[in-house]
Amino acid sequence: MSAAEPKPVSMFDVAKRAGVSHQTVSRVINDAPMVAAATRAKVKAAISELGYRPNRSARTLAGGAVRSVTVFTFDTSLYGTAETLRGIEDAASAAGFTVLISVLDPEQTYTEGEILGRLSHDGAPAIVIAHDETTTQARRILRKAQPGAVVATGDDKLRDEPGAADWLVPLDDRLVAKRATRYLLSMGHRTVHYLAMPGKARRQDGWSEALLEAGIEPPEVIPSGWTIGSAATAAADLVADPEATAIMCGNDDLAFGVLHAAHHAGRSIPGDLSVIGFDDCPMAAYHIPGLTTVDLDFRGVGRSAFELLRHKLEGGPEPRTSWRSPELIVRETSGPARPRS
Amino acid sequence: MSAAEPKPVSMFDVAKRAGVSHQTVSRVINDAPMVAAATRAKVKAAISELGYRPNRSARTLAGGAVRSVTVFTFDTSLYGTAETLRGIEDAASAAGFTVLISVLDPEQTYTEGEILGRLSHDGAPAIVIAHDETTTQARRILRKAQPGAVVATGDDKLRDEPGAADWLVPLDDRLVAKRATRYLLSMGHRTVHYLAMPGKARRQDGWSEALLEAGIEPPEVIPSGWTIGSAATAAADLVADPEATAIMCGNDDLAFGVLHAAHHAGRSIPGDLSVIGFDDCPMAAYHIPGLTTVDLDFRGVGRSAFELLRHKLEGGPEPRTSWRSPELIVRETSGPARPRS
DNA sequence: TATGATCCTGTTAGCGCTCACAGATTCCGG
DNA sequence: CCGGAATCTGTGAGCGCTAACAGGATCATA
Repeated sequence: MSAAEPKPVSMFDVAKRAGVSHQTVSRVINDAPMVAAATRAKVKAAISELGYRPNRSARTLAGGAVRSVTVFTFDTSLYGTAETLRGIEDAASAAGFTVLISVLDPEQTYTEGEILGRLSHDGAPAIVIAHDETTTQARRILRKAQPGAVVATGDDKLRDEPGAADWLVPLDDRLVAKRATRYLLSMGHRTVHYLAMPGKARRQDGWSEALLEAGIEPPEVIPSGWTIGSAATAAADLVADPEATAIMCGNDDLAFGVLHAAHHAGRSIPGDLSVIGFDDCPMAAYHIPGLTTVDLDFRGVGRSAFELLRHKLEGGPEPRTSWRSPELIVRETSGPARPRS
Repeated sequence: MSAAEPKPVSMFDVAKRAGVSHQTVSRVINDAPMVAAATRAKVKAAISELGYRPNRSARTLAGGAVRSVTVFTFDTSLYGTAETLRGIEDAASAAGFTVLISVLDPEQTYTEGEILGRLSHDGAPAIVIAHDETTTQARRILRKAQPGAVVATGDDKLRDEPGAADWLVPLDDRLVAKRATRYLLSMGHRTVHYLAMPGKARRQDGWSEALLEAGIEPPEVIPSGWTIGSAATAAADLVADPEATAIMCGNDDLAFGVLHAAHHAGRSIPGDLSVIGFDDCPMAAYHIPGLTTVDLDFRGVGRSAFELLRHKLEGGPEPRTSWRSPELIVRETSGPARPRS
């Protein structure tokens, strides 16, 4: 049915065609100096005539500069991780890097061998998007095994580890969580509840700090899963309680779940209840009512993570951090507390 | 500052330790037959004592069975593509495959070399998630270059190409689009408008067929971008028109945009206007009002695409298609047309 | 013209693995 | 007790590339 696959053209084919040695071809495709302009042109011509494309496996095997990153994450379809991945991909492909992805199951515990075995080879560069236990652990394993080739992003508490600045691109949302909580307090709410995603996020710290500073004992955190549905379930009791007038949620999806639950409990937004999310996903602005939330530049963080990794790999000037800092965006799900009767 | 990187352990180290030849080690890690049980045990012990992990680059270079897939897509953060990618990843990592991803910019046109150059090597297996022009073209290039190692998924019209069954995992939504349109018609709507994503989707065919069969000339399609915002803008005029009572949207995000626009135009849902989406993303059920939409099993399609690819690569029994067929889920954004005054 | 420095190019080895094959050992029926 | 299969194991070559070095030109300087 199908013709025999034609043997792919190698560096030697190009070399023969251009009348040079294979090493010269190598120099040309790696933009090495010490090649005469005329030779370079000849080789380039041969390359395009033959449609030659270098073999990445051979390149890595031969120990050339590494041109791939493995991204570890626990879910590619959540807004935050998807955007971060996107940012990494943007920066990586612009730099000619290949992106591999490795999804870790949050339900599972991985051994060191299982994590390292997911790399294309020992010492291969990696970026960990760490938002939960499993990915955080993966980060620990990877950093221990090959500190020079791993960076991480995310919102786990372990950023307090010594030297974290060397390898962490943090989404500094603690401060803005604090600001958001203060904002709610300033609207007359007597306290602010927090609906948390699995894992410990710094934003939770910001929330409790703000309350404490206002002399308020933080109420018990409401634990939720990652899905809208789990948030709706988790918040069911809370939204039914007329005493609760302000809820901050770990991310926008959870906020949507809470809003849904509140709607079914017959509470009006923001009259009876103020709700705040995190992420500013595209839906937030188009939800009715518009969701008050925190703009988080995941894509920028992803890009920066890649730049930092590249810096560790290739040296060069320290890349400057370049993502928007988190900011509270007030829309229509938050407002003044109803005066107490 | 850092100690010298220890040289990674190779197959030869394991061989020496186990007192066998490197080839025997190779047999063990590849689960080849013709190895005595005792030898196998000895080698396995050596492997775990030394923490040996095979080098993927070396394996592919040496021409062993391929253990990686490159996924081409145009956006990793859209619900449909993210879920498909997730499905591919699930199946791939279960089968011990590495997933590489390559994001194509929809604004850009790629040459054959640019597409093929993104593969790890000539002939490397690939899956294309083709929902737009750019990815569809990438699919054409890849299929031409290496028909034995490329499958595609998605909703482009080119599924009508001869022999498509061999390499396409289709999301058969034409029929359900037709059913959805008929459903709206049966609710008394005089016609149904269609808000389209970029690229030509089969669901649009289903829509026009249903109208034609009912003796209705399909109204002009409203073109939209991929974002919620673009849909809101695109639909602004339409929702303001009291004659328009039913709109079908290319996906849920677009539907949310339309709903937002309708809200601002002061039209009540579903009293004045019925809106239907596609995808049944998690938000659809929690939107207020609940979005009538079509359940599309992207994850299942992704899994199947991988299985089909693997079948092409390794032979074996034809994998059976195993994803939920699309189904209309009626929620609260659709209902009977208001009786004409 | 000798003498080095500077530029360019080729040769060789080897990355870690799999393939194809060749040898060694065991087991069986005749 | 032998021939031949069946089972196991080792040897050699080579995948396509890069690193390290060894040359051969060419040029300015003495």
